[in-house]
Amino acid sequence: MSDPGGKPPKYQRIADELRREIKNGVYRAGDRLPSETVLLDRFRAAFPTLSLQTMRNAIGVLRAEGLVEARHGIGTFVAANRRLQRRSRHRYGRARTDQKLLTAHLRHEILFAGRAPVPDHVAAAAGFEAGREMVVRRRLLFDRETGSPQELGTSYLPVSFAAGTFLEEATVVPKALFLCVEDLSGKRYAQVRDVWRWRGPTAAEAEALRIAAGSGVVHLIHVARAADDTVLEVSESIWPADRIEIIDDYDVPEESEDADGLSDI
Amino acid sequence: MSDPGGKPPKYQRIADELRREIKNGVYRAGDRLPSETVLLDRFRAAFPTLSLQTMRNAIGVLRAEGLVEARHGIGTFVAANRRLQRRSRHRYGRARTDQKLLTAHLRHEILFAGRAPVPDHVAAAAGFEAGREMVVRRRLLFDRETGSPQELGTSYLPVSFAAGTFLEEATVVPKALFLCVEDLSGKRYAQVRDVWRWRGPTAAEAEALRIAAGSGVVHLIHVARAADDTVLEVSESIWPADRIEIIDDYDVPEESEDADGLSDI
DNA sequence: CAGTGGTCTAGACCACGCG
DNA sequence: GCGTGGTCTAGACCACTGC
Repeated sequence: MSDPGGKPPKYQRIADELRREIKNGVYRAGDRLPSETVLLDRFRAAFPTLSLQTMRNAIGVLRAEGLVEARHGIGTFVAANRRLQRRSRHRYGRARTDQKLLTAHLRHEILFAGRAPVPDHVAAAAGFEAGREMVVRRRLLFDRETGSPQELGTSYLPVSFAAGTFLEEATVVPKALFLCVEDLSGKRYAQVRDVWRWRGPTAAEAEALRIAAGSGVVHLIHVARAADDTVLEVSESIWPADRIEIIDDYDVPEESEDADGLSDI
Repeated sequence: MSDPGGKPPKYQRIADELRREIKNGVYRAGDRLPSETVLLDRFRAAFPTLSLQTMRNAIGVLRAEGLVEARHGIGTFVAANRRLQRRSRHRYGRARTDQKLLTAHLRHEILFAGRAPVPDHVAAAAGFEAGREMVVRRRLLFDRETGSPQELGTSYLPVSFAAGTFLEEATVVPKALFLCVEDLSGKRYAQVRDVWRWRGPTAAEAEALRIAAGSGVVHLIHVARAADDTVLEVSESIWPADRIEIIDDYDVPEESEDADGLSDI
């Protein structure tokens, strides 16, 4: 039962204790934890030589787990951990010709609209040469209820049909973006590739989405093509990884062709 | 242009410099970074009072970003960042009646097979009462090439048809699991719900998958039902978040019903 | 202003992997 | 044994927020 000798480090044991208390409801979602100095005093009962640095390391463990969030000058709070549910593939409802749903829960803020070269990873996803110039629209979406940023989205549109149009203006578009693109290009969306990745945030993303260093983001690159394979739109969306879940409902095909060589579950 | 006064903290500026060097190929994937003490000496040219702790904080930024990985007693290495590609929805190829593809790139290790109560989050996903007993199969999949663990998977099967069968034995099943389940239950897989989440690893997951603290895991809960809505299988898969990407190719429907109230891109 | 979390120093010793 | 990264102390001062 007892672990002879090899004890986990002090900061881990303190983190374990605090985690247990959070799970047990001693501190509930939204509650402020006692301040570092108060916690320091408290745990010095068990560890008389405990330093502030080590106490902070313990809290850092819980921050890395997304269990608590620190706000400079205010305190450290138990995270709400409400995840935004997002359905995969549910972008293209033809009936949705206006902005009703788009603006129901989220407030849009256009950060940039204009021409710019595409970043390398976007060019790679779409099969473009590096540095190609496109019409770029970047926006930040806020939860209307809480006011907190939820999503950082960037769309890249070919200059061929988007240049000189309202897509280059920093105003909210009159209907769903893909419908605008279909109107302007004269082509219809046919095939899509979504690539989902999870990674650490860049400094800019961390700032825009107000996420702690050490947590992650979900990164979607969405490449939409017409039936003739020309790219109509590439878009990129970033969510705080601990505030989102992706739901995918589908039917199992009766008989299907064999799959590729990728890993099974 | 210049930022008067408000400079970023020392550890950030050092991290920025090291990040730039990695991006520029000064250190390539797999390379060992100079040791902490060597880096300390080097950056003391710019910051004469630099402490080891601060130097470590700078490296910690890159570790949190998944850009480098530290190995105790060995060194700090630029991460390979090879992501395993996984297609969404590609589990059900009826033609794939044997283990060929399953064993081509991955080695299976059965960690557990037998009866156990389901964990709460699995019960919640499937709509079960908490603590329901099911047949549980847990396995760890290794990359045959590198020998590194890739995926931790657990399947939960109803006792009604799985109890007393080979599914309770710690041996590799003769064909794809879902085909075994269809044989034993007499029902066919019809509807599936996949829920993807990103979160910090538990201690057990971190150990099994050998991932660093501070990085995350991708968590998939897969609930498969027959046409009559009975649950045939719930499975849960965990991947190191920085070693996987999910690819979803699909066609845009010509005309479609309106979407739900969830967020758009 | 007081109280919070954030950064930093200059040391010390420990734990791990390798030769 | 030696060099690596990991943990830890006992201080110090800074930056942010709210009163």
